[in-house]
Amino acid sequence: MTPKKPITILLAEDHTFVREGLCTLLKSEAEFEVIAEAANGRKAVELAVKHAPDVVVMDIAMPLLNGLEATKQILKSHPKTKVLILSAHGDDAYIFKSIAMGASGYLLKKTAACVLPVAIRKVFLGLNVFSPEILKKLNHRKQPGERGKAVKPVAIELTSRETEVLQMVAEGRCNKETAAELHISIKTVEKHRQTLMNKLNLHETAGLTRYAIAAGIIESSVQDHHV
Amino acid sequence: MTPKKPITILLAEDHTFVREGLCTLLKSEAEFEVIAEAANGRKAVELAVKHAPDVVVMDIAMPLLNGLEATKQILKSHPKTKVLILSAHGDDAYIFKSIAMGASGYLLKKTAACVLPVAIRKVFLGLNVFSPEILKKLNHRKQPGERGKAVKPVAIELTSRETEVLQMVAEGRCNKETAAELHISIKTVEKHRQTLMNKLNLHETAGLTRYAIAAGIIESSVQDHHV
DNA sequence: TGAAAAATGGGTTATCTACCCCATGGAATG
DNA sequence: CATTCCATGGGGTAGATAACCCATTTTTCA
Repeated sequence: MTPKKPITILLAEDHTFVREGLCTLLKSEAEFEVIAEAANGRKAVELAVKHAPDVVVMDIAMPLLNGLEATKQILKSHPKTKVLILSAHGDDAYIFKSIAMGASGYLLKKTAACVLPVAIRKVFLGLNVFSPEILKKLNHRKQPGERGKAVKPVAIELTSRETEVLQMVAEGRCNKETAAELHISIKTVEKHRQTLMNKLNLHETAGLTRYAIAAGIIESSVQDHHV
Repeated sequence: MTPKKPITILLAEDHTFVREGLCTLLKSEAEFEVIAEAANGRKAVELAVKHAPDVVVMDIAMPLLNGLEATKQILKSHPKTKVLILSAHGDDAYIFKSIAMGASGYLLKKTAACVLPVAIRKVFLGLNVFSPEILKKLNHRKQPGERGKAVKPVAIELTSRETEVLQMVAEGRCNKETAAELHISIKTVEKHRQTLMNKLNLHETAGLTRYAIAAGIIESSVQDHHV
């Protein structure tokens, strides 16, 4: 059908179910050729170096070596390879790290699969692609003064005071308690809380608590201080 | 091709990518008919009740209502429906809860996709299916001397409704939202929230969120619904 | 069948949260 | 030495929460 040389693809995704689903999807289009599959990050690097695919479709959460680190290593030896991140999570930290590592795109798994072929073609041509939800976040960040230079790849850095307050929030302390504990005004605690929410793009206590647990700042099994 | 009536299937999986991959996979076999798809647990219950599929392929980690609770509710109104759990995690708690809820099988996402059609046929015929890793765990448990009585795990028993409300709280939804979602009054949501706090000896949202994560009702990495 | 548990929902109140506004001083960094 | 970032804190408001009170209906189960 297509006389053109196909776009060669490496699929890196640890869930076999998902990987095979994607493979089936891609095989239905003649212009794609899945030349290798990897179930962990280390294998992904090895196969990418060996086969030099045009595009790597990469999951982030993988055993042995995560997708971000794998991306970095692949691009180091094959800068022309395009990496398209495919992640279940839209955490800002992941997104910015992916961009910092040199990924050409970031799709959420909840995005419709039909965009994948289009996305692969785009990154192959040197364009960047992002899920609508991600684009919204990125634009949200593009404050005036940040010109063309693309998105600032800031990993979300919390200041030490912010981290302290975050921990207190996640431990269930109200602002008054936290203020007393840190010997500062409630207003300052509120301010830190707001800054945290802005930085993390969250809007309620539950989100902060989940983030604190995911970031390892507290464990989900901490005792309720009130008990 | 096949003159037999096809096995009707409901796919419940929040990651569109994965869901569509599974759908493609199943559609390639004529004896299956995917009659509905759900991107969250509540929708899964609604569609299962409406269409009465032969088999529900159910992810556990889903927004609004997790797959375990959804399984319970579906089997309550349609006991003849078979539920096949498809989960990324092989935690004991998930597996045992799935069995307790009446699921007919439990496959890990890292298991090869080719077993899915076979598994669906089996559960449709009334057999149970489990990934090899799971079977190993189940056999491992069968200790001598553990007769009927077993060790009561002192688990605090939450009712079905309480679990639902807990999930919504931990996902960061306010009472008004939860009330709208469950079609009940805010007062009832508050009541469940109070009961939860009393049962769990907690006194704030953060505590409920931590508990929900520790109990595996949600994951710490869930998306903020507000984004 | 009859008691217990679950689910429903109305009222009230003090407190807390999320979101804005504003400002100041000090440390850091170019 | 100017700018930026951090930490500090004050005012205000709409809305949400935690805590009690009370009740009815349905479901479950012994």
